[in-house]
Amino acid sequence: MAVSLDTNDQMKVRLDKIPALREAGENPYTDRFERTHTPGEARELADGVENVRCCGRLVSFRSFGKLAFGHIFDMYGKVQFALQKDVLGDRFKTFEKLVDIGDFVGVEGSMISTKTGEKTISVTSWTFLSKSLRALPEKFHGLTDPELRLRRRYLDLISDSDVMTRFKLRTKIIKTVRDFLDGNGFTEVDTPVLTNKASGALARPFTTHNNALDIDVFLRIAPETYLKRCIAGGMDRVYEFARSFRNEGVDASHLPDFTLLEYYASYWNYVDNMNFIERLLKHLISETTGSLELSYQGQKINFAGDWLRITFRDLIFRDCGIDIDTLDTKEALQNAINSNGIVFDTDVNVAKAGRGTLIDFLYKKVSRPALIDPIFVTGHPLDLSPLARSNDENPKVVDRFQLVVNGWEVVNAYSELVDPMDQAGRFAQQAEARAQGDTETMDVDNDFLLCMEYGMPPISGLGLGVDRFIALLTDAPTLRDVVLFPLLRPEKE
RNA sequence: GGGCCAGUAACUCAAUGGUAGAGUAGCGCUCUUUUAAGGCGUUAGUUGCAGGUUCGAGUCCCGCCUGGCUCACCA
Repeated sequence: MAVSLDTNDQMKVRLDKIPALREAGENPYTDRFERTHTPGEARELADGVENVRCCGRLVSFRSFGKLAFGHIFDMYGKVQFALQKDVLGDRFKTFEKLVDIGDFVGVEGSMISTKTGEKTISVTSWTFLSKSLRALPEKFHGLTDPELRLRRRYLDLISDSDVMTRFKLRTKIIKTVRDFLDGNGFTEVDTPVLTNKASGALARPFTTHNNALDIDVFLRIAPETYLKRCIAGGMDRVYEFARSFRNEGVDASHLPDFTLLEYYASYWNYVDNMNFIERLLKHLISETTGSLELSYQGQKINFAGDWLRITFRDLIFRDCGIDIDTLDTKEALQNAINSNGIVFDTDVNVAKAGRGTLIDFLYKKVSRPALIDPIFVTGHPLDLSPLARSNDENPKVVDRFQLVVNGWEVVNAYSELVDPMDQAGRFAQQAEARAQGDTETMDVDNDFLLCMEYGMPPISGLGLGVDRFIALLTDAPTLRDVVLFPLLRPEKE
């Protein structure tokens, strides 16, 4: 591919400044700069502090002939500097002529406050650090084209401080969760991304090929079965921030690769788990937002108080009067749905769906959209949960909960199935459903079954859609706003 | 995949079918307290791509590309 630099006249002007910088004794691409303060730190200093050395990207510059002001920027903030011809002599003109907005510079000087009260580095000397060949986005509006903001996220980070703030908050959220888990006896592990079976969830995987072994492999859709292997191996409590991949729709709440936090704790059941995650998330929310009440896209969400817990059956019964416990077959359920005048938008998939999937459709239609404040939905139908432990009193449901916030399932958790005979039966059931055309099924995973045959302790595990939760906490309208570089079609050459 | 909308200078945006413009950025001059600095002057375009209608297309029609919103499927 040809490398081409001369696309517009503004670039030519900047390119021409490179030899001019060399002539003026500056290296257009300097190797280092000894910094005493970041811009954010510098503006906290008292007036009169000397020998402040600060560097960053030049983001604004205003010259008055013999006096000039500019700002240098990094992720921690901006600081103003002032250049004076009386102080710098010829070097004043050199800066004015050869430094462009977007270039990296280092300045040295003492702290002053200007007439308007802004902390400013009164520059005694400056060093050119690195040349920018392209003009940054317009200073007032920044980038508004949503496509360009994603493709050139680095520009978005520079020109929109909310974007930088959001990604810094993302890092803090993940760190806060990690610290909390570490402080509660959990061990962080890494499990494979390339796998032989796409198991642990119901989703279409990406497929690729390993040449050395000459086998097709799948990108993981969830780390679940590997984390359970860790538990079988004696690791008491484990977790992973697992980048996972699903070859499905891409939209505001779905990305092809996304971050799934999963953890598993030996000797817990799903109630222990519910209690724990409520503590963890309340800690996380107040730690990162300073409150337990937040506003998402204008919608108030209240995380304070004990979160409601309701069974799947009670919830659906409450919202449409259908009692799924009394309807054992797909046909009976379908009749009840029809006689209640409930219509799904696509009949194609309904035709192929088993009873479990049909219940899921019903729940998503009549109940889920109205669940705004955090609520634990428990006791899902067995046919929807091939990896969850069935309930001791009611074998038609499983010991499972989902945490729903703003209509989003942000958390999914079970008392895990550890009975290998039961698991073998569930796999068989899934295989049968698949044979009948239900695409929402799970692969039979005999290697995982083998592990279970060796024995597992009681376990409760949990999965949390990290990107979605971050979107909630940072009031981001889409998941793409909380992922630095979401997948896009390549730009045409 | 379906429906709706958008793509004009490096960036932000204009232009009843009739000479493609402005602001920012850039370049030149001016200016010692600005912070969207000011003043005077000035450069900058294959109007996403490719066809068609027309004396004439940024504008109308057809196809394609890219993106956004939305519906369906999915966390």
